[in-house]
Parts: sequence; structure tokens; C-alpha cells
Amino acid sequence: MMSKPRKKDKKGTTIHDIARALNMSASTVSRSLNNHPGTNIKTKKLVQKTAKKLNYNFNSLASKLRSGRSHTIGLIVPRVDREYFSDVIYSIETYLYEKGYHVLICQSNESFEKEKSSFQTLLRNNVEGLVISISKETTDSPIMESIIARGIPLIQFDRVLKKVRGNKVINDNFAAAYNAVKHMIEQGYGRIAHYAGPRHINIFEDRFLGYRRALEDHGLPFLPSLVIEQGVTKEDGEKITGALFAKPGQADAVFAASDYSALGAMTKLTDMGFSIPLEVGVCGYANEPFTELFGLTSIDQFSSEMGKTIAKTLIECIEEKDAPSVPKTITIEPKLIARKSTARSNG
Amino acid sequence: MMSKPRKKDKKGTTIHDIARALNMSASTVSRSLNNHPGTNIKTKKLVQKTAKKLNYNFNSLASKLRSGRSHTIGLIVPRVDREYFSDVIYSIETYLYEKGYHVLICQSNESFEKEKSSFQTLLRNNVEGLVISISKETTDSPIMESIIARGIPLIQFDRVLKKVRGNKVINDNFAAAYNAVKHMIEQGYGRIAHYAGPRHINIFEDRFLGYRRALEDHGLPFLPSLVIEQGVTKEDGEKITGALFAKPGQADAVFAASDYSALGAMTKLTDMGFSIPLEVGVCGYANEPFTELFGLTSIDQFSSEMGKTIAKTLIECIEEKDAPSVPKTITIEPKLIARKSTARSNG
DNA sequence: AATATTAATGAAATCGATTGCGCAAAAATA
DNA sequence: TATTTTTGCGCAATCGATTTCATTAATATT
Repeated sequence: MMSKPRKKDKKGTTIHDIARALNMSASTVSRSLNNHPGTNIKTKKLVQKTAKKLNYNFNSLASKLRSGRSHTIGLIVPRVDREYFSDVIYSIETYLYEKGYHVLICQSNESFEKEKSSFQTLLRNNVEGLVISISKETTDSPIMESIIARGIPLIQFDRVLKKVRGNKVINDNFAAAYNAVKHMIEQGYGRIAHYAGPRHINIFEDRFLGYRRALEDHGLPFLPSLVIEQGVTKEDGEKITGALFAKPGQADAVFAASDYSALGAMTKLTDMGFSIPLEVGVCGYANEPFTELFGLTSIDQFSSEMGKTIAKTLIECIEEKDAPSVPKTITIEPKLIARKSTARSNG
Repeated sequence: MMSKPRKKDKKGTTIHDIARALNMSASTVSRSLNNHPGTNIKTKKLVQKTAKKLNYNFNSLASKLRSGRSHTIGLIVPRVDREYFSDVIYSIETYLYEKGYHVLICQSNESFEKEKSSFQTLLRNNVEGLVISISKETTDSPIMESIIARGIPLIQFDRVLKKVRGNKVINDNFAAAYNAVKHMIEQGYGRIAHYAGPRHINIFEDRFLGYRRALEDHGLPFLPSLVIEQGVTKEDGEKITGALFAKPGQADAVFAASDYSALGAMTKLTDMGFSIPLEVGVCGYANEPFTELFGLTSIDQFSSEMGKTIAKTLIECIEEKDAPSVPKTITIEPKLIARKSTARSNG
């Protein structure tokens, strides 16, 4: 006898198959599998055993559709292959997994359009909450507003749209920049240049403001000529440095808004024959792994702490959805990691 | 007048709402929205306009459940916050997105248990295909076998279980290691140590084998004492180097299975007063971003090429599921990036 | 004009799990 | 023993979109 012509064997076992096998109703099977109260313990055991035997595969689509709960949250970041973001993702995912949630990750690729379509995708997948760090292009987000208006928990982090009312978890870029510059001043640097990022992104704006304030508070002049905006990549750093330090005496230190431009500065300065930290001090931002290797002073953003905070806040929003929680902004204090590249004083 | 007490406004607009509004059936609405042939063009337009007006939200759960297609693929990696993996993810996601697929990402955290449960999760979410790079603990995977047996397209990459019959996209670690060691020999190094990774993982095993074969092929002795297995982190590298180079003359070069241990070696060697590359040569593996900055010779694995290949292969499997495709192994040839750290010869 | 096609739509089943309601049997109480 | 309570389970509706089949209307053919 030939084996049963189970052509479309794709279809796995469902609760109905189990029910049929046990001569009971699907309801009972469902309740047993979900360990509902008001189900006979023997039945539960039997069902569970049979489910295993029949190699039952739970269909979460059906479950989610019916129950209205997806236990899924959506995450949108510019790119996953950025140290900082992948760290945060790691930490969010780890925490949420423990709580029984899954994470759908989308990349905006720094494009506003893709960011929008990511929102759509996630909503279509019935996520119960959203986490986003906006793209470089994003200056406005009606869709984000509408999501918040619909009462779907949403948390912005790191790169945020301040004008959008809602939960945010951010780094205190102002304070971090302020402290870094203060540190450099204390180390004896007096003409500190700032390699900045695009001002329309909050994090760069705040770093710039912290830089300026630190100068002011310490009686140093703020010179717009020492602030160069296109300064986040290694190449940027090299180019700017080449120009800026060609004329001697213009600057004696660099506070970069990015570790990469800081690295470019270090490389170029060394090439040009400057001694770091004696003649020129350099400070980066983000504490990328390589900064330690280079002895580059930088700023740690506690990415895993950030991730955990985001996850926790989100879960709270989701699970206490009754209370119409007030939008909160949680600020994490980054920490200056002083290393050799700014160690001028022999104090 | 107060605003409508839309208490349970959670529920968005469905095709039935649209149907009711237009006094037609849900079938027609569905067909119009999906641009089915055999639907009046005016009706389509009308429905689409109305959908927009009513702020219709498509429910992919329902769609997926009914249609049996999820347009989602599952991805399991040890961790997302590893340069190599996040690069591959970036590239897979980008490619699949273009093709209209979404990616559900899970992390095994190097744990076999979590890897198993990730498989479950993904299957429950009706993924149409799977991509996995196994955890360190994985030496066997019945669940993977059963998935393949069930005919669900699955692709292993980078870290693979060779004994599992199925599609694989891997790097030619043997050839890469062979070439690296050959290069070092040609540069005049004769006592090359190998900082290895755990042998039960294919990639490390292959790197080791390539190393040994290169020595043999060039008439150099293979000395087990020069192979140290616990050698993948920076700390490993430092520790091993400290011990190995304490006695002079034991080794004059390091071929590390990881950029991190290579970096540790460089740091330690410099501390110990050795000149790189004159006295000692160092080569890493993976071409992490920092290797360029350090002038560390390394091996590029073309992660984005890898990702694209994986994605392409998977799509093929999914979309030609009729043809019972034969398991394929695609091997990518990594490339030696020779830098200063092994540039001893003045040729 | 009568018949054959074609086009456009609707009715209803379906995907698989969940759940409110109700019923019957078992257990507890009077 | 009669009545109330509890326990366990089944029926059937439901979640929202898709899809087969049938039906009607419109158009084409002879």
C-alpha cells in the first residue's frame, strides 16, 4: 500500500486535528494548551501530550488575529550596522524577549520615505508598540503624530523629533559636550575647535550648544570660524584638520561630534607632525570600541542601559494602557572617558 | 457638543467598513485594493479613494492567515551587535525589502536553547524561509533538520553545521587562512604562531587547517606549541602574546583567527618593545573597521556580498518551491588585505 | 432576435485560534 | 433526597482578508 497521498502536507497540525484525535472540541484543546483555569488537569496533560505527539504547530497569526494581541513591538533605526544602534537593539531585544515580546526591526536607511513605509509595515503587522530613532532626513512626522494620537505606545530615542509630543529616551548631549569641553579647558587647551554634525539633528545641535556654553562659562571666546559643520566621518576629520591646522595658532584642540572625525583628526595631526596631546588635544564622541585602542578621549553613551530603559518604558506603556500616561522624557547622562589624547596637564 | 465617545476606537477601518460605506461587498473591496484583474477600473479607483478617506488600515495578520503567505523571512544570528553580522543583516534586509519581504531577526546569544526557541518563534510566525548562523554551542540541530525536511527553505551562513544537508553560504576560510599565511611566509616570517578559535566551529577549524597547510606547502614545520586555541578576544591576544614572546626566538609572527586577538597581540608586542613589522608580523581576520586604522593586515569577508547572496538564494528557493532544488553550498572567496603590520620585505 | 461570451460583482466558506455563553454532569450543601 | 454550586466542556461567533463559485448584467456573435 502506498503512503497516503499527503500532497499538500505543508499544512501542519491544528487544534482541530488534536480535537478530532481526542474526540473533543477545539475549544478544550485551545484552553488546555493555554493552561486556562477551568480545565481539567488530566485533560490538559492529555492534550499537551497529544499535541506533542502530533507535532502540533501553533499558528501565531491566527492567535494574534483573534486575540488582538501580537506581543510584537516594532523598531525603526537608521541602520542596524552602526555600533551604537546594534548595541541598543541587542539590549532591547534581550530585555523584551524575557518579557515574552518579539521585535520587528526595520531600517530607514536614513531615508524619510523608507521610514514612513517602515511605520506602515509595522502597523500592518499589528505591533503593540514602537521604538524609533529618526533618519537624517526626518524633520517632521505626521505619521508619528497620528500613531501617538491613536494611542499606540511609541518611544523615540537618541535622535528624536523634539516637537513631537511623546515619550523619549535621550542622551544628555548638551551636558556631555559641556563636560568634555570643560575637561579640555582644564587640561589647558584654549582654542578648541568643534567638528560638528548637521544642526537640524537634535544630538548634534545639543553637542554644539554644550560646546559653546562651556567656552562661555569659562571665559573663552566663541569663534564661529572654529565650528565646522560637515564633520562626522573620518574623511571629514582629515580634511578639516588639514585646513584648520595649516595656519599655526588657530586652534590647539578638537572636540569632535563623532569618534570617526576625531580619529581623522588624530591621524592627520600625527601626519602633520603635531604631538598629541602636548600640542593638540583631541576628543571624540560615542566611545566606539576603537577609541580605547587609540587612547582617544570620548564619551560613553551607555547603549545597553539606553536599550533597557527603552524596553522597560515601552512595556510599561503597553501593559498599563488603561492609565493615560503622560509623555515622559528620560535623559541618560553620558560619561566622559578621559584618555591620553587630552591628557596634557601633568596634574 | 462633545466629541463622539469612540471608546474602543482601537479597531481601525476594515474592508467591511469600506464595503458598507460604498454599499458593495467585501470581496469587491478586497479585489479593488489588490488591483485584481476582472474588477472595474472605476470601482477600483472609488474603493481606493474611499479607503484613503476612511483611513483604512490593512491587517496583514488576516491577510497572511488566509492567503498562507507571510512574505516574511526569519533570521537567526548569535548577536546583532557584531560588526560582521550587522553588516550581513543590513544587506539581507535591504535586498529582501526590495523584493517585498520582511525580516524577523532573532538572536541566539550564542545559546543553543535560545536558538531553538528562536526557530520556534519564527515558525509560529509563518516565515517563508529561514537564515541562520549557528551559536557557539550548536553541534547538532534536529529542529533544523526537521525544518528542511518539511520543505521550508533554509540557508545556513558563515558558521554552519556541515553535517546538516541543506543550503549554505560560507566563506572559504581555508583558502583565506592559507593565503594569509603564505603572504607572511613570503614576507620572510618563518615561525608563525596561530591564535585560534574553538575548533568545533567550522570557521575556526578551517582557518586552522589553512594555516597548517600553508606551512606544510612551504616547507615550514608545523609546531602544535605555536597554536593556541583560546585566542579570539583582545585579552586573549594580549595574554597569549605575553607568554609566547617572553622567551625570545619562539615565534616571529602571529596569524590570529580574529582581529581582536590580533589587536591584542599588536598592543602587547609594542609594549614589550618589539617592532612591527620588522621583528614581528601580525595578521588578523575579518577586516574589522579598526584594522585599517591600525595598519593591521587582515581578511575581508565581503559581508554585504554575503548578505546579498543569501537573500538571493533564499528568494529563489521560496519562489521556485515547485522544483525540489538540490542543496547548494555557495562559497565566497575572502580577500587578504595586506597592510603595514606584515610589510617586512622591502620588495 | 436569440444565443453565446465576457465582465463585474456578491455570497459564503475559509485560514486557525480564541472566547462568551450555555449546558450537563459532578460535587457540595441543605 | 432535593437543591445549589462548581467544574468541565461544547457550540458557535469572531478576528479581517482572501478566494471559489455562482449569478447577473452587459456585450458580442450568428
